[in-house]
Amino acid sequence: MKKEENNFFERVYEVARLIPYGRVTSYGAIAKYLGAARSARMVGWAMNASGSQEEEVPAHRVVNRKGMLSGKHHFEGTNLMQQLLENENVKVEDNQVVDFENIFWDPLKELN
DNA sequence: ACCATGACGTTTC
DNA sequence: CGAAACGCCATGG
Repeated sequence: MKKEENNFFERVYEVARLIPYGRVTSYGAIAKYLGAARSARMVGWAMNASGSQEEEVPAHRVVNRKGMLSGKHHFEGTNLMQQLLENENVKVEDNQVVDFENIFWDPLKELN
């Protein structure tokens, strides 16, 4: 693919893998944690490449700031992302995470 | 080098 | 309160 995108990309993957079970986070939170708060889009871009990674990345645990499954269309099925979340006790309705604020996992605060 | 796109976020109307 | 516009940054054509 590219050259040394591993640095930024791998950072995103690392944080994504650190997301606890039944918890979700937002792209902006990860971006800010990485010091690229203005590059929330890049986080999503990295997730797109997550499939290239050998290690599995729980991208389904990463949603936008509204808790909406904006990236569900990028998964295999149309409801695979929701299935995975529901499998982790995360309720999803209308492509939106229920009690998002309650299950929101902030790396800046929780992980620190 | 310029234009177009995107798994986002914030501000404005 | 809801929708639209703008801003940011990286990748691709």
